[in-house]
Amino acid sequence: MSRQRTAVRQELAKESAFRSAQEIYARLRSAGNRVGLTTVYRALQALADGGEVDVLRSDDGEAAYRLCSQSHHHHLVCRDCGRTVEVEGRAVERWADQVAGRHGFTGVEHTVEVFGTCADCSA
Amino acid sequence: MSRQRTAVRQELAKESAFRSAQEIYARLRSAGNRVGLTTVYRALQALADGGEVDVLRSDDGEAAYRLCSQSHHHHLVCRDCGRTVEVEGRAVERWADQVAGRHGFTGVEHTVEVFGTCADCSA
DNA sequence: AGTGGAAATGAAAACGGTTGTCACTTTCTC
DNA sequence: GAGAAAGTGACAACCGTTTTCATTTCCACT
Repeated sequence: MSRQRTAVRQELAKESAFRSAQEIYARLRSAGNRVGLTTVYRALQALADGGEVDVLRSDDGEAAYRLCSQSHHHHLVCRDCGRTVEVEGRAVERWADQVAGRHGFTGVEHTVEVFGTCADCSA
Repeated sequence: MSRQRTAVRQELAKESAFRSAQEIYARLRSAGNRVGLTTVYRALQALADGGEVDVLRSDDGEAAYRLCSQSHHHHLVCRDCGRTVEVEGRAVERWADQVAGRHGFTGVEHTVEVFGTCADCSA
């Protein structure tokens, strides 16, 4: 684990919202951390491949990254402020398995994202 | 409503899956329809603004468009051959609303995609 | 410490989907 | 029909992301 990747991971750990690669790059730079944009992308990719971060696409096409815990879960994302809540969904897991099985599918995976406006933002 | 926009809408109506702007453009062109890529984008934008089509972002950053379907459903996608089955999920709808409500979120939407290997491909 | 090979880095260029520009054409409205 | 408003499309610009490739760092083994 190189200095740069450690820095990226630490930056992600500072806040639990989804953040863009560009934003993380800017923060690291303005904090005096010498790191290249390419490296930030690669670090995020590596972390995502290793299952340490979740990735999702915002409406404008930017990718957003967020450290996540090991256990399987889904996200409830505020569409205004980006705040996210990790939620479990045994009901969804069961439903996905059933539906897939009924159609003869095996090796089932699924992605579920729930969007809404959080209490603070709707106030 | 111009000839081009009508063509875009008709093309969307041919299939109920999410399709990219580029793909729709290619189909229209290869069908002999003289239309510009810019116009396809604008037509899709206009349809989306008018609430006639749904937009979502795929993992690679492309935007995907689909005529607003009469009935809300999700997709079961084979990861080998790409075959998709449209499935309903009342259980998921209920779960999403519950989870969001429990955390004070309003205006709830959600995306659910299930991936697996279909019977043909696993044989 | 020294060495060699694998992995990581980063500046710059390439890439690709999308959007802006602007001169031109089509379509409404009276 | 005439004038206004909206739409069109070739092309260039935009911007987030990925690739390239020469250089640097890390690490295992002597």
